[in-house]
Amino acid sequence: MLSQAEENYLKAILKLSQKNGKSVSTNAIADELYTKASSVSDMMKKLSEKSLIHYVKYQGVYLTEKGKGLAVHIVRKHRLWEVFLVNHLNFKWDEVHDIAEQLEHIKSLELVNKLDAFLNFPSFDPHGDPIPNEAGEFPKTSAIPFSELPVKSRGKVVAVVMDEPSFLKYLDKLNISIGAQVEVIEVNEFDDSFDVKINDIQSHISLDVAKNILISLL
Amino acid sequence: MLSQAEENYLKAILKLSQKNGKSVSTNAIADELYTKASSVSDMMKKLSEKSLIHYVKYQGVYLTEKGKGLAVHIVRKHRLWEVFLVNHLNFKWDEVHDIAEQLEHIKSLELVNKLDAFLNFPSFDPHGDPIPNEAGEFPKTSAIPFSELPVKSRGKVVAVVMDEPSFLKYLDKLNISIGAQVEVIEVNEFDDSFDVKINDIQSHISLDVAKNILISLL
DNA sequence: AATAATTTTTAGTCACGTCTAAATTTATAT
DNA sequence: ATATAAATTTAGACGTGACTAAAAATTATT
Ligand SMILES: [Mn+2]
Ligand SMILES: [Mn+2]
Ligand SMILES: [Mn+2]
Ligand SMILES: [Mn+2]
Repeated sequence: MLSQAEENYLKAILKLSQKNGKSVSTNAIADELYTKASSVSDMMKKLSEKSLIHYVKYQGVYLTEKGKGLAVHIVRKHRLWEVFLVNHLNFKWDEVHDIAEQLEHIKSLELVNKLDAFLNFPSFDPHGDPIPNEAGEFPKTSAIPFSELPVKSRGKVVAVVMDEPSFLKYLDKLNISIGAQVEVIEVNEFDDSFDVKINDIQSHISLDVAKNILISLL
Repeated sequence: MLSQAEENYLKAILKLSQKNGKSVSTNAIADELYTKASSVSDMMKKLSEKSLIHYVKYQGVYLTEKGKGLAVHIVRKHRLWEVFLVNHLNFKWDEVHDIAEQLEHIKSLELVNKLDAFLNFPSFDPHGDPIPNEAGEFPKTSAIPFSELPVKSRGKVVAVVMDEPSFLKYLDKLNISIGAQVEVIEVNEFDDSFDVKINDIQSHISLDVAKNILISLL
């Protein structure tokens, strides 16, 4: 049985290897978990000992099949709980991450699957992140950053990349939520900002914001 | 912020002081938590240091107001989650305790109160145990053990004393659930067993079982 | 290729929560 | 009142997961 610390390391390694390449560096993990490289080194030995990661000193790590399966399961729990909190307990999408960080460590396969059924087997969480099914398979998604939407093209918001509350609250202020229709009117080369339409209402967003919104083309 | 271990100790002390007298002994706590007396002694120092218990060496402990408030809050969470698991996720009443033991440690006041609202502010959990409200007040209850129900009197099951799955499953087999109508037909002095009616159907239970069922007189 | 900078690992320490064994205190029995 | 038994605490150890400082390996620069 894994400790919460071990689970958090596995999740961090999965996240980093999905974002970047296969092999994940010690420092990257330390940054992700707000800990120190030396602590990571210690933990890598333990996880390697348990056959959850492949670890060669100084060469970074990557998940074994077993480790990946466990990491995906934790992500599944995290996202299912987020759906519950938003859809049934009336939390806002910027309030659920920290609570889900705790709930994801609750150990009971029955609980996860009953929760999944209660929620009607959702494919995406409140931030548009894909939820793996019981077999660990992620729903197919094809989305591009808002910042790459061609001028005059229209799209639909399907996910956000960051889940920092401050960013999500800013999106609320801009009336940008999952499902919103968006269109690029003009790109301002001067500051790389965009004149856009959000649900047909004229607005303006920075490149930084646009990069963190994922859309599908309409 | 309390650790899970500290919370479990507080809960154990509350439980024991509710059942028996004020002051709780080191060994009683050790038994309750399946740990050793020496571990309890160590923890008593820490909890005392944090002003959560009154502790005089060799004299047992009892909760301070602060400690009691925290302990009651954990009980509140435990029982609310049990209601959720049974009423919304279709768990049986014998399956929820261990999961609630984990969920009770999730830290978020907002979560507890939103869950409470979602569940319609229940007063009792699936085992008939009273659920304290946000202010920490328990609903009033007056129940007696089934074993003390006079012959020919009728009562309604309101709670069970034990929550061991084996006991609860046995009650299922006997068709005894919260709300069931019960009546004592005859007491068998020979083995202290009871001839009873459960929802008007004749049955037979031992003293041991009868002592662990709480009823209110009709 | 040699040196410098960066990354990673190791060595040593610490707090937490547990344990066993030994010492101490309190309770019980004679 | 004294001896014995039971309960409790202390002493010393261990595993986990973190840290700092120092050493070692890798990568980048000249
Ligand atoms: Mn999240
Ligand atoms: Mn999410
Ligand atoms: Mn319970
Ligand atoms: Mn209960």
